[in-house]
Amino acid sequence: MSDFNKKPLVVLTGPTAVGKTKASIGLAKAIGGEIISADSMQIYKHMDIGSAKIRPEEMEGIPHYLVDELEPWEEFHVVRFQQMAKAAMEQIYASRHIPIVVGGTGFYIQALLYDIDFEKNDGDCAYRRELERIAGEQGGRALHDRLKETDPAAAAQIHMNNVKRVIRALEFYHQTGQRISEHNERERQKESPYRFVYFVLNDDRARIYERIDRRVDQMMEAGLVDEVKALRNMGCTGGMVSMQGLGYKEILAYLNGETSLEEAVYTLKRDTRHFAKRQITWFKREREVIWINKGEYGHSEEAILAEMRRHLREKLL
RNA sequence: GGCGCAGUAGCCAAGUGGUAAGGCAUGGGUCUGCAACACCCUGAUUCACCGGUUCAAAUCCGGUCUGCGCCU
Repeated sequence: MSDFNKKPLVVLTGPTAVGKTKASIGLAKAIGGEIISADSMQIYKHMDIGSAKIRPEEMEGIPHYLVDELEPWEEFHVVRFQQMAKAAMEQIYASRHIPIVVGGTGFYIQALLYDIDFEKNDGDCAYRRELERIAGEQGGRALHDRLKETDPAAAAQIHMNNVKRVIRALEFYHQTGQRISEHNERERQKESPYRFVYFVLNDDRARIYERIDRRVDQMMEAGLVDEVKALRNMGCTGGMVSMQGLGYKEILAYLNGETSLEEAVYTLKRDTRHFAKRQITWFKREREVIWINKGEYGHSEEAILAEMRRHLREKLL
């Protein structure tokens, strides 16, 4: 990362409910940064409570991008994130500020940081639907066997029960004529086009879990049920990407009479804990990350900020 | 005090003579266009305890302890 021709980029992530939002403001103020949200749910309007979205008054004047930009019925996915985030970065660089990517969606961060190429993938849902039909009728094994023929390496990496990924691999081959395993291998070699510092804010597992439980309770008090009711009245249904978010999925199930409210809250807490665990697993595999374990700084915001600034001085400025 | 029922992993739980299902939680992991998604792996040398019967016991018998219910 000694290439000073590269543009600077700061990443601040960590499992859900560690305190990213709070820390991000301090960081942005300290280095003259502007924030790009890397969060698959905060992008949506009308989804404030369940997505734990930052409130305008908490922003303290720091510009935020990719928050409240889409309607809940719009599609959002990595590629779209990548496009929007890049556009936001252009703007931030133009004002001679430093972009700070803040959020818990590791995949999105990776896509942006390494500028992963996802290849074109437009239209032609017919083939995809065909694959889904086969999966439904004959099971995942049939698709997986098919993948073995066209891309054995991918078949070896993807479990046959993971129908979603098997379909994508087949679709990729169908559309591009290339094997996705080879494409991924190539993309994996990429070096980041940015001069970046990648912070992972973390805490003891037990502490994170406690915070999650407490936060869910607070969401309920803040009116999560009403928020979801409003969304439902706007025509939002379980099939939408936005309604698959934690807090929306469960409350929607309750509103549809599929579960009791008690069950919904229990499931929401549990699944959020699972999510935090998966996030941590993801960050463990990322290269060149700087772990900031809150416990090592006595959970002091000032100490944590000082530590982050130390790294930034060393690697960025 | 008497009678009855129960005691299997952190929790729920199957198993009633042939060598401990399953679910949840927990922990670990995969991930390159739905990623707050999807998916994978993960535990009992042991069934409250002690003794007995039997080739063989979580399962049968006796006792002890604990919990629950009923009775006096």
